[in-house]
Amino acid sequence: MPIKLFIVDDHYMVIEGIRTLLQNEKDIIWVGHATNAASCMAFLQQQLPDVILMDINLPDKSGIELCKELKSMYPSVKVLGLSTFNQQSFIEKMMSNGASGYVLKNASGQELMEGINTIVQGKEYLSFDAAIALRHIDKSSKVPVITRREKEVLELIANGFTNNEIAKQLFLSCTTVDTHRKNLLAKFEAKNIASLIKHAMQLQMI
Amino acid sequence: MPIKLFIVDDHYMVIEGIRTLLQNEKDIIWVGHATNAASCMAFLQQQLPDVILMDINLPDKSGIELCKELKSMYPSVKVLGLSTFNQQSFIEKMMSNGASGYVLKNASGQELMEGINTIVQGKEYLSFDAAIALRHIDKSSKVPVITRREKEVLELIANGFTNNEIAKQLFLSCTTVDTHRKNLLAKFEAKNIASLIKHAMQLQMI
DNA sequence: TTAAAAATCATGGAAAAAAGGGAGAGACTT
DNA sequence: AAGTCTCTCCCTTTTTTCCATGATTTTTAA
Repeated sequence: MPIKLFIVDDHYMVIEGIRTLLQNEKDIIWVGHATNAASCMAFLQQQLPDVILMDINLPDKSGIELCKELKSMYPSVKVLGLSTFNQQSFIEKMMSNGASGYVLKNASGQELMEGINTIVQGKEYLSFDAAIALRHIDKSSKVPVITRREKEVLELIANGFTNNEIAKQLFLSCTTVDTHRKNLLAKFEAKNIASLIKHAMQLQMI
Repeated sequence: MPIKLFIVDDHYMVIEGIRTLLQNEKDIIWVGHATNAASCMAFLQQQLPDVILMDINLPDKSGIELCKELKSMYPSVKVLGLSTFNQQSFIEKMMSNGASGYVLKNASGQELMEGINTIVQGKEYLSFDAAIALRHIDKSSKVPVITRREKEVLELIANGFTNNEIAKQLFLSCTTVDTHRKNLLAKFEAKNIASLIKHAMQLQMI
């Protein structure tokens, strides 16, 4: 049985590239594409593909969030994450949000097919480079897991607000903000705010 | 006369996508592609295209550097920069290193052709979105000019060192380091170190 | 449902940064 | 020779961060 494939990527060139790479595959039926999360969700109300190739960078919402939403509504759909090499830090998140696999954007058509075929069978797939990236993360730059509130505070700190200002904005006590701040420093293993912000920026968390 | 086109991009999918987008253009001759700077330079020793589409992210060297090198050796070749939307800060650098234009990766085939045709005529081309990005930069985030010493101090601050520690490392008085710090804050128009680091990271000055 | 995690608030004190001022020596340019 | 820029140094006061410790409530996940 042929595999119904849908693609979400904000770059038209990538969509065209994938379409070309897979055009000679008889097992693939191209059911459509979207360049943002909203039109992806809209499409799914009409028709359910077997596999969705999903970029992490979307204009309206991150692929990670979209993946989570989508899987909670349509658990049968398999998601294959797509991204560039320097976004290793997201591979983990994508996988834990329900993606079945991950392929980097410099993949060949063959690799792509391998990924699609693997996840259709219910297995997981990580492209070679993605697997290396993952291993790399575990060793050198483990990505801290921060909570929603902490992320909120982190963003405000990065924008130059003091604890006091943040407390007012979020209707919190100043000491609460300070606690979040402390937890952020601990989670990032940062000595102070300067290194915290640098680290967080490098991990694209701001 | 047809336009000889060469592409440098580390993502095979993008190369295929562009090839597909332009396959029906009779004025375009596809002379080849490369996925890194080195093989691009190697190719140019054999044959000179009219236009090179160049991604900013290459595995061995940034597109900005490659552009500079390439233009100094082959000034007649026109370079059209390619990147994703969130890399606006590089558009300026690319252009000042000899690129004739800039197109974002979510461009359509039509836009791409417009860009290619424009720069072949010796003019400059900025895609609509790229132009907006540039204008955005000029207004909100002008790039501060900092001195060598300030850069040194900035880097140490970002790595989490306090004034005291920096002073010891650079054999300076603590107050001197504090002055540099103050000047950095002023030049970046930052309220505090957090926003300074964020801003500097965004401008890739760290 | 129960245990774990997250979010909330507090006290108090030491360390550091921010904001304000001023000032001199040397290098470079015009 | 005058002016600008860079780098250097100093002072004070206020604000903010950083650290340690502890505790309650709400959410979330097993």
